[in-house]
Amino acid sequence: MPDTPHKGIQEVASALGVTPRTLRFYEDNGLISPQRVGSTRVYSRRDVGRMQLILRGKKLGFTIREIREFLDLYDTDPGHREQMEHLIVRVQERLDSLSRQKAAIEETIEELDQIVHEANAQLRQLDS
Amino acid sequence: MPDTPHKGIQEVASALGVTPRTLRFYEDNGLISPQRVGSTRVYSRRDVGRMQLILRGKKLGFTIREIREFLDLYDTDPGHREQMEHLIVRVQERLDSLSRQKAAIEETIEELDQIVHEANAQLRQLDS
DNA sequence: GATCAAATTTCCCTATACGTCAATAGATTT
DNA sequence: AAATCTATTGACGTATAGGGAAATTTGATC
Repeated sequence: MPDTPHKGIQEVASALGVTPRTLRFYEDNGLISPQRVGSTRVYSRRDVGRMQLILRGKKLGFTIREIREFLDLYDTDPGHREQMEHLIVRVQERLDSLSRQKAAIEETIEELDQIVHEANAQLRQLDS
Repeated sequence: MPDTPHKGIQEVASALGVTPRTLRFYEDNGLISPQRVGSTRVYSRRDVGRMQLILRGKKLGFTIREIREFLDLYDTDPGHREQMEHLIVRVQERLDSLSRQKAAIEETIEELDQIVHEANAQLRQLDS
């Protein structure tokens, strides 16, 4: 009858490449809520899937707070219309932010290149 | 005789666009050391110039610790040969780090674009 | 000498995503 | 039963660059 293979915190953690501490941390922050057997956490397949979504969001640079917003909407929004709209807004914001970051990095790279050239010129002058 | 116009902390701060708090903070961290008249800080032209270097370093993304390294070498290295070599190394490191960041951002942007498209597709499907 | 404004010092606070103990409880092994 | 292993909870620590506020001292002015 145990159709869905429930797992312990260690298994889930190493399967996802995180530490148990991280799973507890996300639970404290309301991102997941595995069952308990006594006080021990037991994770279902859905819990693991949810964690994968969370980790994807993290990789894309969303904060835990933002990820929780997505998940909350996902849970309370049948059809997921509102969720999708919210998602699009947030993703656009993030895209804008990243574009600005990228531009700033490009500027900085140019300046640093300049500095390297100047410093090398200095050195050659000391050599002569 | 007061050829170099010494300035108070307020003047220097607003001239540089920082707060007095920041100047005291940098002093606590050994980046500058203005004279004192009694207990009051008095900044020379050299102090202000040093601050401008510091702010440039910050703008280029160096940490306060790194900036202090540069300045320490600058102060103890007549001819500035060693300083230049150290500078080049650090600047190269920073350039590498920024290149990696840029690549990561570009990847992330692509993924997010994907997500926007998919989410929009979802919405159109809900409309039909 | 009293007062007022400016400056200094000292200490705690902020955000973020966990890491690192320490104490405790339950379950298992010897 | 004692020892060992795993898990939980709670509290505190980490890095970064200052912000904010309180208490005290100083300097200048009247």
